[in-house]
Amino acid sequence: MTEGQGLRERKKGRTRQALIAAAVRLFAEQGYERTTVAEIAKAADVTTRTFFLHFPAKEDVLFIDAEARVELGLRIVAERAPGAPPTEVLAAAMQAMIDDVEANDLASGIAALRAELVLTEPAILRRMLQLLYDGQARLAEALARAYGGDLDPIDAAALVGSLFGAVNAAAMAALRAGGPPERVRAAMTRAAALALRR
Amino acid sequence: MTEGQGLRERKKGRTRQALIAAAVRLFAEQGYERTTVAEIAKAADVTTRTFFLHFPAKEDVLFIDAEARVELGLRIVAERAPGAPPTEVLAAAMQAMIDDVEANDLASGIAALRAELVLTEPAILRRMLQLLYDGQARLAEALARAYGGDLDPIDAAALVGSLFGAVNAAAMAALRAGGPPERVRAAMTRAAALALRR
DNA sequence: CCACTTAACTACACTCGATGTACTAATGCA
DNA sequence: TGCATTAGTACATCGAGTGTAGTTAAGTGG
Repeated sequence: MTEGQGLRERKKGRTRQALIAAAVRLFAEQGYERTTVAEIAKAADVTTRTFFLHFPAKEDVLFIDAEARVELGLRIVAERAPGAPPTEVLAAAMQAMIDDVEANDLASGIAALRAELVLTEPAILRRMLQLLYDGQARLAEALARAYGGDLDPIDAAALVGSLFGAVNAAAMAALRAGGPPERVRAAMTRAAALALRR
Repeated sequence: MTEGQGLRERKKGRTRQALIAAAVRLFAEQGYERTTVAEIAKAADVTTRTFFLHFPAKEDVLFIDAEARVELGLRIVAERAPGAPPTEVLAAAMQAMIDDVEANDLASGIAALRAELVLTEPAILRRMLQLLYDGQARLAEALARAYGGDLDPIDAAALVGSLFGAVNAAAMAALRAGGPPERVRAAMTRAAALALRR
């Protein structure tokens, strides 16, 4: 995780981790809205400006893994297509992304906090929805490109949108219902199967 | 549209319309980001504070019809369920909402502007995604309630999420492709059919 | 016609997220 | 050793959004 690289990189990484840790702690302690970026920066012993050199917005401290997860999905699409039908490729990509949540996210304390905040803080929900949309758009484009003329780009978008929409809605409903993480995960897998007809 | 009501109501409505007109004009003329709420208010001859008495946020001037469209969907669910299977009810609700865009939205100049800004302004996209999510969550809950024990709430969420996800993704892809409004509408209808298996 | 209430709007102050810019200092590199 | 690069700082500024108290006019009951 902490690759060597140069000293500069490592220092930057430490600052980043300090910001994340401070943000997570403060969000948990006093709530998201009641925590200012200035506070987070101060707790991490940097200036407010530095926070925004690391994260485009306040909410993004909680979504540090989003990009990697999208790339995981893209990789699977690139690997499998076009040997298998699009729905199967998508099913595999989605399952990998769902499993990735468990593998990486639960280790950090971020997942639980984010699960809570996504239900209570509109700003967090909005950012999640936007990241999901961006990710699904990229995935749809990759899929359409992989299948060339055999898959209309708009149909690809509809297919991926349907899958993401189902999985996200099921996850949110399960979260709202308050079950344990496995229950949420099960709901996501079930929703994926439902969206891709199984 | 302009019901009589009292004079007070009518005045309030006029202020609202003035704000919308000013906002649409300014967004079109100089872009969304480059237009401040203060400018909009000034053009409508009210104070900035008044703007926020009418709209919760800057983006919401462009989504004045969202609530009515959700209620249209809810009404159709309430009327049809549970005589027909959920997917049919949903198909009817979605088709009604799609048609409603054409009926109401295109008349005002807002639809075209919003279609443009949703592609170029992240803030507008975020708000649209949030409104879609809120709407679909309400629809899913209504559906689950309508079918009682015959439809698991999480499955209902997945079903509605799948439909909304497909239709939205297709609409966005069609918009990005740049076709005329009918093309976008056709893409939405096709995506709905695809998500609900036809 | 006259009190009394209600509510839209104003005036003003303020918080906070986010960005631009010029500068400092330390790291990387030849 | 000298130069380029870059993380971080200091400072200024903008704009969205909110709290609050006050003003004015519309609604209401006698």
